[in-house]
Amino acid sequence: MTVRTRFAPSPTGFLHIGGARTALFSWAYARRHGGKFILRIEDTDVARSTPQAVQAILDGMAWLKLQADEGPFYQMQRMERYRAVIGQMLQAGTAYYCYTSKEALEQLRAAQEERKEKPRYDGAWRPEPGKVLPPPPVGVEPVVRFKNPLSGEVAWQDQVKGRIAIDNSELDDFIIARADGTPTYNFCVVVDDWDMGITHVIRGDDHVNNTPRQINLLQALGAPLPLYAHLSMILGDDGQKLSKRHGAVSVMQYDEEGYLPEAVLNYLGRLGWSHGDDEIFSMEQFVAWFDLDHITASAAQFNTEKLNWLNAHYIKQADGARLLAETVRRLGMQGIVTQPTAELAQAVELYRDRAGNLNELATALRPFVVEPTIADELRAQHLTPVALQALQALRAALQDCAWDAAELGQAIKRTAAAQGLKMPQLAIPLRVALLGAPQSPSIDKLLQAMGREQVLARLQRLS
RNA sequence: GUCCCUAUCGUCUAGAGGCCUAGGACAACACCCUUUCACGGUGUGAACCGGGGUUCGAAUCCCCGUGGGGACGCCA
Repeated sequence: MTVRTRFAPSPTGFLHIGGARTALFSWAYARRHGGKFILRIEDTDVARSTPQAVQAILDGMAWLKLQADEGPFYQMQRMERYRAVIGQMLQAGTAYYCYTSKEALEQLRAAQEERKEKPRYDGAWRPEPGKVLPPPPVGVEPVVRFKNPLSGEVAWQDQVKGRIAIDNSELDDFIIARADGTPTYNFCVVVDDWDMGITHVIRGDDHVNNTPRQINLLQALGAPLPLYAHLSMILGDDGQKLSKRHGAVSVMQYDEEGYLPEAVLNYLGRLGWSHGDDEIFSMEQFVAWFDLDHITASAAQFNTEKLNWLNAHYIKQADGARLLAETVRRLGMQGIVTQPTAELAQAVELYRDRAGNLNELATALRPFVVEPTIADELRAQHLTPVALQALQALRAALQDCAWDAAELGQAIKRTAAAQGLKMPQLAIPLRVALLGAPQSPSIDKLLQAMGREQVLARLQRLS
């Protein structure tokens, strides 16, 4: 049996971190078993679905390089198929028309809640042998309800949570088609998973409660049952539930914030899944190791600090040309138009080990591209008359110094000694003069990367 | 309210009855490296939710509490 998994987001917003992890796990499982990963857009909620959201999801998947083998399929394009199946069910008696109005339903629910009961449909229009149904009211378009079994239990072996069983008495006859004829979520999922031959349903555990309904439907249809794996949710950094107005952000925002996709992927792969003590792994390794047995059953709190650590790691590892391109692009976003020069490439190498993210890297590299402004405070503190005099002496010494880190280091040392200064007394003002900041990588390498022309010009401008 | 899921350091987790004096990682702290700041290295502190069972033996199995989460839509 070929493994077939799917990711089935509804396009009502961006692809957020929880969705991304679900997609990653589904993708990896299919890859691991030489199967197929299918992307399906669940857009039957016409009022809330937007083409922008579809695009946002596609963009997020592309950024993470989670390639679908089939799809994207759109449920709105499968209406005919859904209608046909509903027709069959009506015919077979596994579904029926219900004329209870929305308003009546709301009253029913309110009354049940009043009595501290579980709100559910009362089965008024459910046909039973010997039962006399009321005459259909005129002018009311009926909904179609699934005739759920009344007794017994529906159970499955969840691949992450173990056996889960729910009594059919807890379930009611849910609506599979609205009054306007459009099918609803639980029904579409079932038909799609069946038609698309899905073998493993890997999804968020907010769907655990839908599973028994879907299994009953599948059985009514005579369809094979897939295996289910329900992933627990991801909580925000503060332990609170992620929601649109609290902490939930698009995966694309991680790009904007300077994260490398491989860092996000590695972080997500390790969040709620483990492979012994392994923390850092490539997608190749992840695919080779990934299994359902080591998925955590409980909710996991997102930890930005750890993501940052991974991001820093991947920045250290990244290809230099790629980092240079990212730096240029991000400087552009900061309003600084520049080119990927050899000097900038050198500077990238000098700074990559100290950057937590790509935006920090770009920001640190700004002084290599545009003249920094030196804050008055720093100027007063570091560019004292003594320091300025030493810097001019250094400028003279640098005039015809070979432009190489070792030589430059010697020149700085000699100048400091000649001026009766300790190294930091010259090096710190020099940093301030060149970068507008008192900290930097080693000063000799800094000079080398910045280039003779720029260094001398900046020193000259001080006087 | 009813049903379902869940519970190991602050956080992510290892742990499938003896290998656990509970391991790793992030974060924290200390020290080392260093002309600064980082990086890096070394080290320290830090956890089995509570109560009952089962067993020679329980972080691991069972039950009951408690905490956390989810569901109960003509949303997905």
